[in-house]
Amino acid sequence: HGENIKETQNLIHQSKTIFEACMVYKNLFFKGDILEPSADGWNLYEMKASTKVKDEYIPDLAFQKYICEKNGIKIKNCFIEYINKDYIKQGNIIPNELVLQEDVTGDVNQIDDIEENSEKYIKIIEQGEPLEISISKKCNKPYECPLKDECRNNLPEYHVLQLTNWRKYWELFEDGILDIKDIPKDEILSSDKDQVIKEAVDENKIIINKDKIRNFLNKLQYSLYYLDFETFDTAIPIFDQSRPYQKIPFQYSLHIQDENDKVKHFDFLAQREKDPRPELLVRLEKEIGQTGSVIVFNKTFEISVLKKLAEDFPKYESFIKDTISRIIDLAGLFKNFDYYNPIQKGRYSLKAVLPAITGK
DNA sequence: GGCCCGATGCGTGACGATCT
DNA sequence: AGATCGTCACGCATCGGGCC
Repeated sequence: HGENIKETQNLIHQSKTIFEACMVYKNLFFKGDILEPSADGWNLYEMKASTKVKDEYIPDLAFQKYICEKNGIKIKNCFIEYINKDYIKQGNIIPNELVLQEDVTGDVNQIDDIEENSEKYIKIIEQGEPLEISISKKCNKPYECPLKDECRNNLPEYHVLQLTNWRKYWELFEDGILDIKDIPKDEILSSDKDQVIKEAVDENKIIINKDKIRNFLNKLQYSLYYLDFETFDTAIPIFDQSRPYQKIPFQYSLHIQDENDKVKHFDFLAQREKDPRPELLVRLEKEIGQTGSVIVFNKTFEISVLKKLAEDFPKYESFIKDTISRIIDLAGLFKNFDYYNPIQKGRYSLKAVLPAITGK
């Protein structure tokens, strides 16, 4: 980054706004997002793709500020720039509405351990070996640790962290109960699901709640419509009438199974760059009919996509509402552990459920 | 990386019953 | 009558899981 560092110094002397300013102090280096001259001193901006300001962004700015000041650059204010998730694109993007700003100078100034932490972290990097750190909630916070799986490989195959009630399982874990088998029989697992998980492990068997499954099947109304959307989302909306990170459906698959178990398949795939939603809605309305259960896996996803479509294309509102009311969630049975194979290890995604049922 | 949802359990406030 | 206690419902933050 030698060239960038030199160019940064250059632009500082000219009092210009600098994008990706680079600076060095001792063995510390940063590349900041924006360094902006102001009346007396400079402002630092950190651009985030997130829709809110998070605590973990603050030390980043404090680190940048520390290096700047060691270079004799006085930092006046620090800002986080983040995305306004309520922004609706209409025509050209309006940057000032898409991007929100929060002055975090006060929070940044409260951080005074940059020097000692930097030394500490560099030592860790230089020693080349990961630290001995015990498994805890911190494995996921504020970011998931890249060594998470590696650590958990050393746990029993069926370990308590696979239970669903996290307060309980951390409690067990901290008491040294790592294996689900070692949970005492009289230990009250407040959650019925955790009872199922333990029973399945203890008795090494698949647990099937036939009544619940029968009820589920009785709810189904033919014809059955198996629906699955594919979506994409972008921080900066690309279509009018859409928001940051809004999931835009561009493809669906629809299998229709009638009373005689005859199956027909329809699908939709967007063409080219234009907004796929209007055409998708026309096709879906035609193909999904007006009666019969609509079966999805994990309905929150499909419902939220459909609800947004209704908001953005109000003329389809009643058709979408009807469709939502027909939705039945196939994941529900697995979420409730009405069918549970111990090899699912507490999970109920398609990826866990399919091998549990088909054996492959 | 992001969003959304459901489960969980804590804190709070309303309410009624009981105590002083 | 006012204080105190217990219950209950609800809001909330958090977590973890799904989806992409």
